[in-house]
Amino acid sequence: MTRTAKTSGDHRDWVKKVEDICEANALQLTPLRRQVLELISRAKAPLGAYAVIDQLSQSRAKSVAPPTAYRALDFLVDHGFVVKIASTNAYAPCDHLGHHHHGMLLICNRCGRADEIENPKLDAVLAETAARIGFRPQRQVVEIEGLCGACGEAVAAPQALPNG
Amino acid sequence: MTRTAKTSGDHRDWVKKVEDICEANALQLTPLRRQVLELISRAKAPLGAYAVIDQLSQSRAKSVAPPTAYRALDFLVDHGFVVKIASTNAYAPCDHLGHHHHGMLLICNRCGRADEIENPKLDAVLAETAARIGFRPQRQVVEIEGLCGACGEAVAAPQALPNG
DNA sequence: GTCTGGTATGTTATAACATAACATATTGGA
DNA sequence: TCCAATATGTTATGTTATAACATACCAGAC
Ligand SMILES: [Zn+2]
Ligand SMILES: [Zn+2]
Ligand SMILES: [Zn+2]
Ligand SMILES: [Zn+2]
Repeated sequence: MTRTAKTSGDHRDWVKKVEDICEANALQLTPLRRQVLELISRAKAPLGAYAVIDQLSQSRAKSVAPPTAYRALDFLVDHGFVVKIASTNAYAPCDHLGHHHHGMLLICNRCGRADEIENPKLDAVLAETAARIGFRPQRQVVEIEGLCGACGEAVAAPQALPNG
Repeated sequence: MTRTAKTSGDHRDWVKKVEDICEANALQLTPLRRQVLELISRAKAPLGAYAVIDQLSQSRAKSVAPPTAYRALDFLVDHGFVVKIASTNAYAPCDHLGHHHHGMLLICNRCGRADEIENPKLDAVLAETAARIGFRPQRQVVEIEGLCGACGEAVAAPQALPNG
């Protein structure tokens, strides 16, 4: 299991790994792209594009236009460092760098966190189903919305909330 | 296998089935909702909300505001007659009326058609994976983009296109 | 050195998708 | 008839994303 929200150490490791992959493949991880990467990595939950824009604007004390953020996000998504969640139009760090595909996303409706899990069986079932009707898959989106473990317990045991 | 674009006969059968379900469950399939249902059913490919709005506006010779269409779409989606495709923000008829869930969607990037296929194995794999980390699923989105059979062949055999 | 072509970013404007809030109409039962 | 619920109309705005063009930057050719 992997988490979208990383500890400080995980965060640094993850960014470092992206840097290494970029270096190895001659990809330009520019300051802007790196800053967006960091924002997404540090966030507790997937970030919307306009949250990224707001944070960039704050950090520059000057408003940044949408294309600036979208282009950086596109770069990160195109190279598999970040995954765009179609259900929520938000961006999360990919927890399986270098695999050149994405696993299934489990998205909590209560706290917003997203976990990415790989499951070879899932890929096999999808491939088999597509093959059945002669369909050639290019990109897959598998997203499950629901309650994460912690939120599931919290909802089942509401007495845990303070009275006042 | 089922198709999003239906023949005239399929189309009528499908609308009739929705009517029957509404009658059996005391759901109000009003003229507006029925019109939107028909638009989606007749379309060759999933329709965006604004395509629906445009067609409603044309048919009334008067511009229809977004909430009118969105409310009808919400009704149809809430009751499982229509599925909203998260990847493309488009609406397609559900090919498995009455099942109270949706199967996986195979969306062609070339011609736009979408096929919905049910696969119990897929549901089992998703449930198992979620259970592994204590996640409680509420809604699932499984969408595969790629090339449908016909488009796959067309791309592989471009000489089929006329010369001039 | 400077020219040039490619890549990245900045800037302006607008397109595309979706909902909040409130008004009106319709319907079916008390 | 009156009421309450449901559905639709209307106005305004919020949210997400891209088109089109200008500028900056950098590496290699000449
Ligand atoms: Zn991933
Ligand atoms: Zn949660
Ligand atoms: Zn369905
Ligand atoms: Zn096709």
